[in-house]
Amino acid sequence: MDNEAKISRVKKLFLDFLDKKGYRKTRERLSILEVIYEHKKHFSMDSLYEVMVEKNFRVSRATIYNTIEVLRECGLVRKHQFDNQNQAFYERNYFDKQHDHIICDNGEVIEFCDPRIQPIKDSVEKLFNVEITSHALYFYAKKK
Amino acid sequence: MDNEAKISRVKKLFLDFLDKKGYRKTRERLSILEVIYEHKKHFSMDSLYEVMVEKNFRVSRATIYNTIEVLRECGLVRKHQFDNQNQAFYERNYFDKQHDHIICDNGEVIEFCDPRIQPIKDSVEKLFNVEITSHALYFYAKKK
DNA sequence: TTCATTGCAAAGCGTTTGCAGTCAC
DNA sequence: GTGACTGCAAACGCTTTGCAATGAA
Repeated sequence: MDNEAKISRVKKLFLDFLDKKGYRKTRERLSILEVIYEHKKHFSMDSLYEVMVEKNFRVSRATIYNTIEVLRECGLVRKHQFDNQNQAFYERNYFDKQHDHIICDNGEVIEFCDPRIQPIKDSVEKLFNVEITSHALYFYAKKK
Repeated sequence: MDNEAKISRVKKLFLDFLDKKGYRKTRERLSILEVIYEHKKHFSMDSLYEVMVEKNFRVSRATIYNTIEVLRECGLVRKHQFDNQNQAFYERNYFDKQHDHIICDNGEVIEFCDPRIQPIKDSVEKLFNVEITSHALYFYAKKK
């Protein structure tokens, strides 16, 4: 699937979600989705705002905050808060298989996948009688 | 080991650390450590400050923030930032074996241990040639 | 037309900082 | 005595909010 196809698939997904929830399909929401899926895999609110301005999409910060919450609700965006920085870190969450993060001392963030997390999740669900909706595994590390 | 003994052991550990680093051993630092190890396993900056006041330890917020950083450096306190709340969550980190957290939709935080995380950590260290200094695994969950 | 959504600017709130006074060493 | 540490209050920075204007349905 090429990038064009991916974007239109994500847009459809988002539009359907907005429909289902009775939320409105606004130009602002769609343009934010577009920027995230075309230009910003990883972002802070500020870096996203800057790209929006750069690409001549006029959207206020308030709307970005609002839309990101809708995108999280829809599962298209994930939020992370590392213990060594004060601003939230976001990333798109579709077409990228479930993965976790290594946070390096130099600020670099590396992604990795490990299937051995799934059985841990399953055990925890059974043991504590909960339904896990998402997880995050962070390794804080020094580069050698 | 009774609680008395634990506290004096932690104090010794902290004092040695301060010594080694050339930091000063102040009443404020010791009283914060004491409150954490006697009264507050889990806390936010605010809830810790409140207990300090309650117990008649007069310490400013600025000093609490400063001291918590020293305690983290020393490994006696861990910091967490969950993706669904804006204030940091702290916990003491000694005498409690390495554990992770389930963050429930009702705000409750459950601890669990799973030895299967260790081999994942080992693989990641080898695969990415990094030295992992700490990790955090969060399961966000609904209670059934 | 209606009311959810937007943009703006102000407010909120957890955290950090500057600085004079204090106290560990 | 020296300078690291503390307390206070002000500043900071990310995020949220109030409200009038806009535009999706």
